[in-house]
Amino acid sequence: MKKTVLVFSLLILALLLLFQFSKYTVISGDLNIEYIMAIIAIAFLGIGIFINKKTQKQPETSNDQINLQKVEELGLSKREYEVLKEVALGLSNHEIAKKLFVSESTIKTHVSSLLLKLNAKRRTQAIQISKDLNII
Amino acid sequence: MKKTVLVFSLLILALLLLFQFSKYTVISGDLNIEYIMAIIAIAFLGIGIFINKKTQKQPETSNDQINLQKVEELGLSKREYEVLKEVALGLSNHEIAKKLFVSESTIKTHVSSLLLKLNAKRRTQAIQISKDLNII
DNA sequence: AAGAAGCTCATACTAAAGTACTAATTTGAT
DNA sequence: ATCAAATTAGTACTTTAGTATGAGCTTCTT
Repeated sequence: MKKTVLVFSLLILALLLLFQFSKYTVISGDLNIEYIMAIIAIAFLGIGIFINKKTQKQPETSNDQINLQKVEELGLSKREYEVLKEVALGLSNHEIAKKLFVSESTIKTHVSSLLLKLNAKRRTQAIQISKDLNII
Repeated sequence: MKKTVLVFSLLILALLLLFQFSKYTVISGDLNIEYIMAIIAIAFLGIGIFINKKTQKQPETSNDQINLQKVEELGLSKREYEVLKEVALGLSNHEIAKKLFVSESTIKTHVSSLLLKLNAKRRTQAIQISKDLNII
C-alpha cells in the first residue's frame, strides 16, 4: 500500500515535469510535437507494463511459495506439519509411521489433531485446504 | 501470434491517427497540449497494462492447464474422471454420491477402477499422481 | 523447580474406504 | 441390429482411517 502511494506520487511528478518540458520545447521549437508524443507514449507504455507486473507478481509468488507463517497461525506443531506433508504425498498412516520411525498410532494421533486444526473431516480435505493456504 | 500482429497493427494505426489529430488541434488551437499529453499518457498506460496482462497469462495457463489427452491415455472414462475431481476436492464417497445423484456403491466402483488405472493404492495417492500428470 | 506443550504409544472403538464379485441398463459405434 | 464399453447398483468382506481417552516422557519457559 505504501509502495503504491509512492509510485503514483512519482508518476504524477513525472507527468508534471513532462508537461513543463514539452511546453518549453514546443514553444522554443527544439523538438516537434510528434517526438514528444512518441516519448510519452513509450514511457507510459513502459509504466503500464511495470505497474501490471508488480500487481500480478503478488499472486504468483504467494502461489508458489509455502506460507510457513500460516502454519504457525494454525497452531500446527513441527511434527504435525511433517506428517501433513507425508499425507499429501499420498502415503498411508502405516507408511508414514515407517518413514518417520514411529508407531502407526502416533501417526493417527498426529493426523487427528492436524485435521482438527485445519478444520478438515478427512485427510483428502486436509490436502485440499493445505493447498489453498499454500502450506504444502 | 496472429493476435499479436493485429494488436500491434491497430496500435500503430491509433498512434498515427492521434498524431494527425493532435497536430490539427494544436495548430487550430481547439485543445491545448496538456490535454493531448494526458490522453496519450492514460491511453498508453492502459495499453501497457493490457499487453502485459496478455503476455503474462500465457505461462500461467500453460502451467495450470489440465492435460485432457493424458486422461484418455490412462483410459479414464468420463464418469471416472468426474469422480476423481471430486475426490481431489476432498469429498467422501457419500458426499460425491449425493452430488452426482448416484449411490455410494457406484462411487466406490468408480473409485476402485480409477485407482487401478492411475496405479494408486489410495485416493490420496491418486490425488498426488493426478496432480503430477496435470489432469486435475 | 513446576507447568505447559509436544511427542510418543496403547486400547477400543466407529466410520470410511477399498476389493471382489455379479448383474441389469444404457450408450455408442460398426 | 449387434457387440463392446460404460454406468449403475448391490452384497459381502477386508483394510484404512479417524475418534476418544489415558498415560509416560522430553523439552522449553517462567
